[in-house]
Amino acid sequence: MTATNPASTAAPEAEGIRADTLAIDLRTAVMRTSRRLRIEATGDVITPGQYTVLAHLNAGSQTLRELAEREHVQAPSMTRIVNALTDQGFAARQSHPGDGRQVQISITPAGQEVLAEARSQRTAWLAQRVAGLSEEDRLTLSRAAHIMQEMSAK
Amino acid sequence: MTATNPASTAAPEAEGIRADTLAIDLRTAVMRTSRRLRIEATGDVITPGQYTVLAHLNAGSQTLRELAEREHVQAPSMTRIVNALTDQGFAARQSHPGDGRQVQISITPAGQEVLAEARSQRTAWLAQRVAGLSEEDRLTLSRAAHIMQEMSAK
DNA sequence: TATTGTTATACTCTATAACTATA
DNA sequence: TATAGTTATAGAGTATAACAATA
Repeated sequence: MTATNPASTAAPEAEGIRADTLAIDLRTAVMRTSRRLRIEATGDVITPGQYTVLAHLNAGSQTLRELAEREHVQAPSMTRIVNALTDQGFAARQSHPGDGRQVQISITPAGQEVLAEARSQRTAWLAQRVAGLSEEDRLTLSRAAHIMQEMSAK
Repeated sequence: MTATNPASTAAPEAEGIRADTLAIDLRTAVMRTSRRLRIEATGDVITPGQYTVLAHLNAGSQTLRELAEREHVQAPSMTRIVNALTDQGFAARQSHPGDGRQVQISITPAGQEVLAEARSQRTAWLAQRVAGLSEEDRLTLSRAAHIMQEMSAK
């Protein structure tokens, strides 16, 4: 094992695809692409953590604990992120009607705006790359995206 | 825009794939998958930063500056990472033969061992997911992996 | 007594600035 | 004078522990 690439370099399509070989290829490709996406997203108004929380809130208001569990962070960390969002006017706290302990967090119009901006900024680099591909490659990536979504959702 | 998913939910294969629509789908899928990969890799002996540096060193010894540039971090940060690796015996420093200022960093046998372990651990979760797919889906992912590699390399 | 959320504190990782040594 | 690398220090971001308010 001395090569740079951990696994195969050409797509082995003649025989069946072995699960562990594919896993190595896909893991490498996904990690490398996600790294580029993060790098190319510099200049965002909001941090990556704030971004994903805003994306969750865009689907509907949620309690602090729900957000913390979804993001796999502890409650104090989520308090910090939510504080940053409310300080900037991108999210708002409402007291829970039935349970006085809980707090409902919701996205504001300004938050929806900054979310849309951040999304297009983060997507710009990738869109440019994708535009240079053949229609066949785009179709492959589109199918792969949906397969990956299902795999990672479970 | 009120749905959880930022873009389409079913693969639109009938007509041509729009670059920006595909970019959103692919970005979401890649970021979500990479996040799961990181989460499922808990218990690693080495940190993510140490892991990628070891992977670079496995291709051959390099100077600290070369490593810093490849990883897109500053020199002091790379000093820290290399220190952690050498303290654990996973990498070693050698003085450059011609230039006394430079330092060559290389991977040790112990480093190669821990790298292989970390790789299989990080791959295990994904391999399990991939094993449950149809042969057609595996082929799609394999092709997509190679397309993404090329896109992110440039 | 259990749960939601906040505050206090410490740790990790990164960056910029200042420094040492070599060229 | 310029470059390679280290050390000093500060700024994000996260975690655990302790606390306040409510159920």
